Amino acid sequence: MRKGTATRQRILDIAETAVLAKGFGATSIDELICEAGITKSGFFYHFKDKNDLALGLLERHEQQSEILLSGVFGRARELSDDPLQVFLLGLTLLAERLTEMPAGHPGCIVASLSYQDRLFDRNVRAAVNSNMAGWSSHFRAMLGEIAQAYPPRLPVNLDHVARMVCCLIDGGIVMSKGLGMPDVLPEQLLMARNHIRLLFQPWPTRRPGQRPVAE
Amino acid sequence: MRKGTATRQRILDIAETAVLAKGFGATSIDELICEAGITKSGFFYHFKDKNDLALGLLERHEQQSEILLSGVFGRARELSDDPLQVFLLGLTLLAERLTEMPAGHPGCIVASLSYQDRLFDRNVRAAVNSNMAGWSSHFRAMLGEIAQAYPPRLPVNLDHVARMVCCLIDGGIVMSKGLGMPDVLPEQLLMARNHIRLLFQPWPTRRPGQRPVAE
DNA sequence: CGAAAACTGTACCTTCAGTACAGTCCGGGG
DNA sequence: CCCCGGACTGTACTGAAGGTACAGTTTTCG
Repeated sequence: MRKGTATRQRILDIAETAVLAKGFGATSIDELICEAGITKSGFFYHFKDKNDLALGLLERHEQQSEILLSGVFGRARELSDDPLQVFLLGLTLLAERLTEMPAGHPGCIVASLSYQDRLFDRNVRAAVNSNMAGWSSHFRAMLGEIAQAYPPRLPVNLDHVARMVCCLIDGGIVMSKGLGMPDVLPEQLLMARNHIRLLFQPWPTRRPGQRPVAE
Repeated sequence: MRKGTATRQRILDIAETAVLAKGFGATSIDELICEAGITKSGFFYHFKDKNDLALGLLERHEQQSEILLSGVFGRARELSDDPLQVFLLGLTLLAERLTEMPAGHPGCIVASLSYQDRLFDRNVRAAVNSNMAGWSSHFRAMLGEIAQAYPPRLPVNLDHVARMVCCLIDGGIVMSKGLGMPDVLPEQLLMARNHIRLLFQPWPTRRPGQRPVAE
């Protein structure tokens, strides 16, 4: 019982590393069992097929990202009481955390699976969906608080804004990979931060003659 | 000579449809040659391997997206002289055009390839890179014009803003697929539009006694 | 007409996911 | 102490997919 879950975790660890390094499709089961020191039968004892492995990774990722998000935003809440400041701070902290993680932050797992053939498997699709929905509802909740205190400058649907933050993260991951520029992800997190500022933060009252901020 | 390129085009047509419907990995060469009515040898006469097919799709896509972008922004330029209005209008038109295209607008091809194993092939990577760079430099050029006329409200790097629009498109594609909500893409295009408005558009001058939007 | 381009046909190789199923090892409860 | 079930191993195999090699055939165009 104990030993079984330990092996399963080891397979997931190895798979995660490999998937982040090379993508899901390029990660072969043979390779994983070789590194884990088990046999093919052993692998299929734990996972009924490769989709099941993807599911395992996705579940793990969901937990990890929950920890990550509540970590940064929890810390932000310690540092400020103002919901807007908390969100802005949280995004900055998140950008930092995502930069620290070498080539592969957890979000990559979802991104790596989210546009693949595997998505046609119902369960994988559901798991990806649940991951994305988790992130955006996390943001959505905070945006609700902010909008209470600071009426948005434009009439917006907060669900769309929440998804926007997610899109910038996913898009940032895709573009970081595609352009070979790892900095794009944190950069886009800060763009999300900018958007929130522009949307909610009141302008400092300008003294007459003072120009708005230019580049 | 003529016939050769015609066959090549037919293979690309079939491949494009299949890839948009099922993803690149799930599209088999056998399937393509069957539908094209050619043999395997015939296929490999035109494409040295599957990466080469991806390259072909990417090249085509680059042309198509060039046409799409200059189409919508050209039309927008006909409708307004103001660079900001042109951009806002262009984004709206783009959102409409992308909604029209059923499940598979051209961007999907890049998205479908951009986070796959194939990306580890140098040429494919270069092509994906060039596609993304094309889109963002297109946006970047227009943002330059806008910033001339309207000083941005926050100090921003216009390259980052250009990439932000791209990220919202890519992220929108990924989330549309992942959440099974096709509307997310156009929705996020409009969020990009919002961002540009917030960043550049001057607020309507307030009459005395009128409150600023903030609480 | 002739040469190159555009294929066809056949045979074969490798990798990979997945199946089937019998046998083994091992720790804990009765 | 033994047996039961969870956690595997071993062996053998299948089918799909990407790809190679290469000789032969048809088509097209200058």
